Amino acid sequence: MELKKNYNPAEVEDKWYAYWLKNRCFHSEPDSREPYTIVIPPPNVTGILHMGHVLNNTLNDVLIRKARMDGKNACWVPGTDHASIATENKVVARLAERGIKKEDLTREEFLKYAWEWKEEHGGIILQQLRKLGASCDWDRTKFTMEPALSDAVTATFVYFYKKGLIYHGYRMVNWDPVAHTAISDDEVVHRDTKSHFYHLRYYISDGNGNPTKDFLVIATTRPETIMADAAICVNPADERYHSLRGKKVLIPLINREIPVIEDDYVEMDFGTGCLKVTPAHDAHDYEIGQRHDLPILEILDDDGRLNEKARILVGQDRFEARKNIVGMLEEAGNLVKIEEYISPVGYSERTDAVIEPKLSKQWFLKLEGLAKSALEAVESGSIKLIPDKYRNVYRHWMENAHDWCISRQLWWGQRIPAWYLPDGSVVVEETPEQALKAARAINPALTAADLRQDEDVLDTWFSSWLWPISVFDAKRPGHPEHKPNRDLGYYYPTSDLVTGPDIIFFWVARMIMAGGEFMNDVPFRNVYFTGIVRDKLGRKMSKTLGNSPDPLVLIEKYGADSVRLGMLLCSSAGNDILYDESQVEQGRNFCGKIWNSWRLVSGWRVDENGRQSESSRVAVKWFDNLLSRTIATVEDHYRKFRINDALMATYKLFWDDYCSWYLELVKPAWGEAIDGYTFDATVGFFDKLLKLIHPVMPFITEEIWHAMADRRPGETIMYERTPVAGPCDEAFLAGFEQARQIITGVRGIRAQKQIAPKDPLKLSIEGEVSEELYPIIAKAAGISGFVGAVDGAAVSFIVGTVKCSVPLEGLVDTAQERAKVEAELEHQRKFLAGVRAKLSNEGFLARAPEAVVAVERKKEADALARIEALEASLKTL
RNA sequence: GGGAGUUUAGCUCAGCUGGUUCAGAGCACCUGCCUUACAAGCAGGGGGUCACUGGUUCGAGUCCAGUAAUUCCCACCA
Repeated sequence: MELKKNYNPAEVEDKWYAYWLKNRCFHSEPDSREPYTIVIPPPNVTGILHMGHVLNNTLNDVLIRKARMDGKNACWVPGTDHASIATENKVVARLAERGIKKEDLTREEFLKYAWEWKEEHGGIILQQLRKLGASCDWDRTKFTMEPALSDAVTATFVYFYKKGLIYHGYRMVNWDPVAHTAISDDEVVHRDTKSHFYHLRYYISDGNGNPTKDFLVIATTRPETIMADAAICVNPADERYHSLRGKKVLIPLINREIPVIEDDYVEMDFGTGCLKVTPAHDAHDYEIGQRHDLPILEILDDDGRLNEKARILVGQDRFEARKNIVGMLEEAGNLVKIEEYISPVGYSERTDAVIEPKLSKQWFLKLEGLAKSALEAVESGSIKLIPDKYRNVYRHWMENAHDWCISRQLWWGQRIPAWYLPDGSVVVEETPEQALKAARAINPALTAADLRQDEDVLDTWFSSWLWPISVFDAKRPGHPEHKPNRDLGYYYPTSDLVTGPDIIFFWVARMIMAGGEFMNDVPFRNVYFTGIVRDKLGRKMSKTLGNSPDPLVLIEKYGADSVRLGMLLCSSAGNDILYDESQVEQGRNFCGKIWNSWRLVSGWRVDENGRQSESSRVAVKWFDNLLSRTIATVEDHYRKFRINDALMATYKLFWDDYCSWYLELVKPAWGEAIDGYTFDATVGFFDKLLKLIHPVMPFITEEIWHAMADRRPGETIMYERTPVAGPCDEAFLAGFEQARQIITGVRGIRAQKQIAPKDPLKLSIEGEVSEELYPIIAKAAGISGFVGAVDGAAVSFIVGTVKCSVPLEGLVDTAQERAKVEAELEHQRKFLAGVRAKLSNEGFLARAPEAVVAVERKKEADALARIEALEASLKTL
């Protein structure tokens, strides 16, 4: 089949994706083959494709396609995450557009809207992945909130509760006043924020609630919380304040009496050395309060507004109140001064609201034991992290894992399976029926109406940590007695996980914990951490900066293959990748190169009985060897997850070696035919090259592969086998490199026209060239005929009509040459001495592995040979 | 404040156990070519004191220490 003049990805890509789907090429069932399994890092169900997804899923797809071509049973499970906070925010925002407030809806009504939204948008990102060429087994698509997976989450909660690892307790949590929920520490981002440091005067009380003339000064950034103060705290070693021991002071404006206490926490030289203690609204203050048994007074409500307990400024937002109270304090004479101050402030990762420390009752999961075994899985090497540097990060976190706050004050998510009895006690069961049964065991008179289920839902990660298990068998988590089904038994543990390092704790670590707990095995063997996609200037891709290109627009413009290649070109594991559109252009150019090279080859007239020229014979021999060597190299790169190196090796093999050298060498002269033997070899090489490239560029390779021959219906390059490296004659390849150098040299000189037609051509080359390669040199360098062989000093040949001579060692000046050789000889002798010293070191011999010693011996032998050669050449000079 | 990483050509990065194909790749750049597959191309070319200082060694991008710059993670002093 003949190809059109230009490659048009738009025409090709949809066609082949539909073809693959139709022929169920992505589908996988357990069978006798070795499985290769990947579960997708589930994107947010309402999300849209961004460059991070492109990077991640391209890598996943390359790995899965490679495994498939290696003959493994490749299974890539796709799916989406319900992403409770993010999705709920979007739903709330969308309702707001329609003038509907979440507060005005019942839980059921809200969830109905949310599910509608999910149905409407939930499939978008998965559709977009198809555009990218992702070869997921779509029949297995899962959603973290579908009934079976939600049941798994519920069962898990019950399991850990009954095991005593989940508890309900008061804690200072990070409250997001916009999303109206507690969030975990990990979801808080701290940013240095400009604020003010207010120095306030608290008068000492006379004991009856009246101010004396004496006062102390505290420094605070949050004057609006003074009404919730429970004490003033100083360092016990601070002599300045010893006189205040046992005294009480009055809170400005409201004149409430609070004690002066002492605690080591206070630093004497920070601020004024006096700290106002506000247990309800600051995590540290809470701890001090616990130590000193201070009362807790909450003056902020869930919106971040002041409530009645504040007594003043009631109903005002915390920031508004802050502004207002300053004036009031000044008027009352309590304000000493205001300093500019930059302090780190916590913001919600999702809503960007300033986090309010808030005391509330939440559910927690104890992580200590889980973390210990999960750490062991990585330390022991059962799971490999790539790159290795993340082991340190991982260890550090695991050793300091604190309890995981798993409840969220949201509606979108798995509702916590805890039911409260009228007497305040709680039962935790998987279903309302079981809960009622359990409740009746406590009080037989209870009915279903007496039970009140906890209003909160579980953290999203509490469902995604089960993902590698629940996508195969959702009955297993929380039910150790349940025998894994066929899928779980076959596909678990999965092979590789590709994800960003930003969710190493949120997700990766917790999957390892869940795997250990429920499967007694790791969830995956290797974790490949990608970098974060940044723009050319190193900035994070973000909507506000507008520096994030829409991948679909790029695919439209350049084709998915080009986008994939462009993404991979600059992505080594763990390094941030600086994306630039020129890389995608490079991908497009490569597509063009592949396309045109097949147009060339397929256009040749073949003479089956033609005699193979000597240059063609050698060219075929050369490329065959080179192909073998490169295949081995590529395999090695894949094994080490060096995807971009594998790609680059293939890219160069195709472009530089196959197109620029091989095809030029075997290309028949104008009007002539190519001999059948060379043609078959050329097509065979092309076929192997396509297969090597297919994991990275699935569409164009499929298109050309089909153009190469009549394929059976349903046949696909996807299921062809990865080319296997044959034997490789390194010496021959090295010789060919020499020939290439000569050719390049000749071309360079001809191009630059630095030689007068009759002058001998001079250039420096090294080593000898075997006679076999003369025809290659003759053809590629445009030499009409060889005159002489290598005569020890020079290669002679004719360029056009000019006789040329190429000296083998430098040019001119034997004295200079002599000095060079002598210096080299000196160096070699030193080197030899060094190697011999090592070889005579008994400690080295005892400790070093056999292979290392062998390398040293080889070095010794090589050095000896070199010395000999140098001495010989010294004599001839 | 604690920890981890990075620093090699204009840009992005390889460089695995120290050695002689170790100073590399891709892109960009310069020169010449519309040569009958491809100008999104072909051919040729220039370019780096391997951050700095010291140490170990016969020998150091490579190992060690210090300095500087920079990135990320953890913590968060009110």
